Amino acid sequence: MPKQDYFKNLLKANGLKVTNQRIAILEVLEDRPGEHLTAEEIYGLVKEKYPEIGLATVYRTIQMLSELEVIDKLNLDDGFVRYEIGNRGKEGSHHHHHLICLNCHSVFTFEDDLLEVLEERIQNSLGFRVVDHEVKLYGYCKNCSEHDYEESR
Amino acid sequence: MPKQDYFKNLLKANGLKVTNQRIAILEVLEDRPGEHLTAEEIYGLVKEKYPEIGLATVYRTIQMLSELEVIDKLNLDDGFVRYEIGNRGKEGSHHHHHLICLNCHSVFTFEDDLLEVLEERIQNSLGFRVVDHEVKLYGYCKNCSEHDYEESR
DNA sequence: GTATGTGCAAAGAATTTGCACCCGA
DNA sequence: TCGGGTGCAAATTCTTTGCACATAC
Repeated sequence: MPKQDYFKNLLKANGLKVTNQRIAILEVLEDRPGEHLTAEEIYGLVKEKYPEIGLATVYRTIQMLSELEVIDKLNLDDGFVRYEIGNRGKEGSHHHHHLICLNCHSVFTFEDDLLEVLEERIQNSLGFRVVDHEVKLYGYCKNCSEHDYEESR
Repeated sequence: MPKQDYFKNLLKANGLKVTNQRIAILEVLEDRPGEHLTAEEIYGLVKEKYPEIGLATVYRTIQMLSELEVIDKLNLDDGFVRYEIGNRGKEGSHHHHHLICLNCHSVFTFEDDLLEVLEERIQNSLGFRVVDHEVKLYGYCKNCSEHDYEESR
């Protein structure tokens, strides 16, 4: 398990301790790449393997994971902050964009480096140096566009 | 005041009443284009002209304004939902993008239609029809890039 | 052994809601 | 008149925090 070793080293490098709770939370997130989990959802899933865990530990750990850039924060404007495992260190660490269906509320991801052109323009015209971005595109997914989108209103 | 008439007609067209509170809230937002106000900030500003207003009315009104697409919702991940007056009905109703400085936390806006190319690609490759988007670019503004960015950490 | 981490419960903070009264159409 | 709108306070909901105990190193 290379990712876990990476994580353990990352913890040690930052003077943090490797605990069962932290490993359990990481495992839950690792098992669900591409999913966008809320703290409560992560809590529920971790409880299956580690029933004694507290919700506060989950909050504290995901905050730490986010600061260490192991996971990405995501806000779908439904009142929950969501998290997904990142792919730092792997091949092209392209940030993906999120496509959110306004009808069925499913979330798709889309990789594209068009943003780099935009970021260069901004650098040149405004002197603003972009280091990260979040792109959310709202619309109707293929399925909902084809069938009417009247169902889940 | 053309925008206010538009708003009054919009209310009537939706079977909603024109109240002093609603007008006062709209005026506050109209007076501050380009600003990103929280509910609490709007509340404070409206109170100057209309001291009896309640916070709940502000929440109810901005929610309504958002649904009527008179204002845009914006989340800068600081724990507050923010709102700004939109420019529907006016010339090119280009959505602008937000540039967020990670050092001084100022927010700049940037207009660009590069996203339309991206949206077309998505339409063609995934069949996902995009109707709206939100783009946030994080980085360091010109001023903070030039001087070190150590101040407001 | 000691500083860091954890679980619990309580506190906080943003937003929503119930309800009696008010007011625009 | 009368149904929608408002103000207030209470309720909800997500998240953070204080503290005593537990545990990694």
